[in-house]
Amino acid sequence: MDKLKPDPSLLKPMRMFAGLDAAALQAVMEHGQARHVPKGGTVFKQGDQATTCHALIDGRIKIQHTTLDGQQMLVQFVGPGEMYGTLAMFLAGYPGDAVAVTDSVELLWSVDTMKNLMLTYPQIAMNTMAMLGDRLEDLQTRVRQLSTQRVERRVAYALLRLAQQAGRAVSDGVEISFPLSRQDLAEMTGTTLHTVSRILSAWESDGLTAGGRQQIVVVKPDALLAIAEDLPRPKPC
Amino acid sequence: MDKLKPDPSLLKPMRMFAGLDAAALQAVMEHGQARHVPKGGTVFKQGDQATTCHALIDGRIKIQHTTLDGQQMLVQFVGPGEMYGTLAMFLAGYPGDAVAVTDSVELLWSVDTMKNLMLTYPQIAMNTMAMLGDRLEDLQTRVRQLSTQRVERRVAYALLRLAQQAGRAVSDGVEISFPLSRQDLAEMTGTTLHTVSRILSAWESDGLTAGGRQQIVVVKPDALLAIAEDLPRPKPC
DNA sequence: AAATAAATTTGATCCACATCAAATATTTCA
DNA sequence: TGAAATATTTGATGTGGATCAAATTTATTT
Repeated sequence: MDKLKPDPSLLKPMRMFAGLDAAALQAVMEHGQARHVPKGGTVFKQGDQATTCHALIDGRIKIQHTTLDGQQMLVQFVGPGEMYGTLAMFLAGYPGDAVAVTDSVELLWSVDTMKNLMLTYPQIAMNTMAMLGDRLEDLQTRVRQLSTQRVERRVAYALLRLAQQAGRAVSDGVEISFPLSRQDLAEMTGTTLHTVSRILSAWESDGLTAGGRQQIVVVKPDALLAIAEDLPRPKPC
Repeated sequence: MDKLKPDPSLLKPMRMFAGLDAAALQAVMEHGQARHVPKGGTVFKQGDQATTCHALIDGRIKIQHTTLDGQQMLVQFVGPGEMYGTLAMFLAGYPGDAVAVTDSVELLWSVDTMKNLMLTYPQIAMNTMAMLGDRLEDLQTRVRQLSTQRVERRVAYALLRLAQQAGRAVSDGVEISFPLSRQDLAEMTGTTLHTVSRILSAWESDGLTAGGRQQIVVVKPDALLAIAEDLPRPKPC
């Protein structure tokens, strides 16, 4: 976890810092630190006192909750340019674990620092609220799906979403660009790895998807979309 | 929907305006309007351009989403002192319908006004983020429950939560203080009114609950808590 | 008070998916 | 390279709860 040289231009494309002038970005950058997180490394742990908030520069982080009875739930995959651990600023502790699924580089700030930055530059707070709003919408979609839709549809939706967030074009379709297990997909969609495996097997024999160990290629997005129906709308802004 | 005389002291106990001085509260109040909403009245509708945000003074409002295929989902019951329609400030439109389940009195502000207030008094933005954070936690709990728990447990949890938020002590227990149908409970917990009815019947014959049409009394909270297990933690602050 | 509408209860049936149980790949490590 | 660990696939079985279908109770309207 080495320190790296921070560069204010990194913040420019981030939604949380949209609309800030160069001086403000400079101030934000000066208060943050950059560091490297190796694959498998833990950024923060569920329940710990929240002392930091984070922006991902490169790599992929997964946020995972564990219930009292040991059930795992995969809350989100964080990609470059996205913030994480922000929510914890306003709660007692981190609501989940943050683990790097690939080698990653992040910026981090102390919670106090970020709160002060928000008070100094209220635009950061406004941007953060918009981000929290989107996450609320996502979760509401998830609740709705769990309440009313069958597993196959939920898995199709999750996969399409991953493809558009972290897809890489390959010869036969779009590949999820980081290691993704059947177990991960199960935890994202509220089912078991067995059911996910069966679904993917069926899709594979119909030519909708391909893949191997911890790796999935979406071959026919349209067909998946037809299954998902409840379409992942392209996010504005 | 008559206009009522606004009184800044109404804002004092509200979380959104915590930590503001008298002058700030005065300013907030001056920009808002009070009005009465009759039982069954609609405050805003899903999909409409979001132009207002709201605080409930008295009564009870339910927020309900309708899916494309007509499925209903009950997102939350709003009680006195709580804000609603706040999220819409940061989204394209209102994510759901807001309907009064009892005669209600609310304050409302235009979105632009509230955004300006937030920029002027960043503490409002900080408070709002904390509230959004709590709602995110709630939704994550709901997703976790839908993913991993049986219906009976989810219904027990929902009922206990309603009892602590809107319970009124009666001779034989704690009564939910507003009309609540089996259908409502079903939409809150991702099941059908039939299943909720069966569960309540079973509880009633075991003496855990009592109730009638659109009305439920929790007779043995401890027994329900044992069923819910995944305990609703009393919210701090 | 009778007629209509809305909410609730209860029974019977069915199936999507969890669970139980192994076998088979694939990767990592000694 | 062989052994151990980790992922994945696939089969067999059971069940929680949805769905279909009425009957019953309670509230509202005329």
